[in-house]
Amino acid sequence: MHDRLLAQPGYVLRRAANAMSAELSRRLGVLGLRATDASVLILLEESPGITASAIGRAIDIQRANMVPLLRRLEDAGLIDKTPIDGKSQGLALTRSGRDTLAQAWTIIESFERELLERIPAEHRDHLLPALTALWQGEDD
Amino acid sequence: MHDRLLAQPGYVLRRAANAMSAELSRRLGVLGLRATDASVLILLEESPGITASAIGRAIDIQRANMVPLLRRLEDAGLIDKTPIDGKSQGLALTRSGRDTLAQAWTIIESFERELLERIPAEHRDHLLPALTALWQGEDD
DNA sequence: AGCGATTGTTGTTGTGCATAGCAATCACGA
DNA sequence: TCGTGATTGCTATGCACAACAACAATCGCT
Repeated sequence: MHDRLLAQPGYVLRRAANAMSAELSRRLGVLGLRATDASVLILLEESPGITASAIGRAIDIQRANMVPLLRRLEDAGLIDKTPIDGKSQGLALTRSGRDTLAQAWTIIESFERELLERIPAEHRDHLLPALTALWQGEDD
Repeated sequence: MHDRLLAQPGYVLRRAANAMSAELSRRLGVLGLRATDASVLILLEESPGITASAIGRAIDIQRANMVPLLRRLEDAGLIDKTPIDGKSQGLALTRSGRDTLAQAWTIIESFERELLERIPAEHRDHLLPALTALWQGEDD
């Protein structure tokens, strides 16, 4: 019906990413998490005590946009802030945050597994390297 | 730094798609077009006289969201509407619309070419089939 | 001590997409 | 022929995500 579009990797990339994001959001929704929330929690697990700005730098979220995100996580009792000095504050998972993240990991892992299973075996292992090259190869 | 995230195809898919979308939008911006506009114009070239609802159905844009999109295209003189019956209207490219689309194609094709060039040769041909399987294999 | 950079924050804007509701119209079976 | 259900175009509204500008407080370095 719209063959020209379906032949464009860029178009299909956008569509696939939208579909996957929507599905992941739906699944994480049962934990009260958004996809971005989960990314932040994951980062926080890897680097406890990291600062808000540093998280933003790591996963390319503007400093300003971290504020409402972190406030939600803090209000939900998943993270807490500890002053490092007069202006920086270290972030870390609370116990409840660790529990929620563990549940999130279960969801994410089965999601990723199903995602890969949908891809024919001969293409499967090429997806991650191809996408990584695409994204990281950005020249701006 | 955040290895867990970078190892998730779903995460990298989202990031790659965002980066690509931003770049394409930037390039199409010089024509005053958004990425979605271009998709609609392409569809309109393939199926002149198609109706707004049918376009929405073809590329999964809600009927409601077609309205401002089409109004912009019409205000820009790229498309025109012809009543089919009392409630439906056929859409078609104007001459100016065809010209703009031709320019858009030039941009899109070089964009897609550069996109593929960024991917190592051994992975390149697997991207489109993998993404298509991912997206079309949706079970909801 | 002073100055540039950094941090957290507020506020605003734009884009993409979803949903609900509505009036007009169409299509098809009774 | 009628009328009921589906379709069409449209308004309005909301949510998620992200960009930008501006700001006060603080830090780090010379």
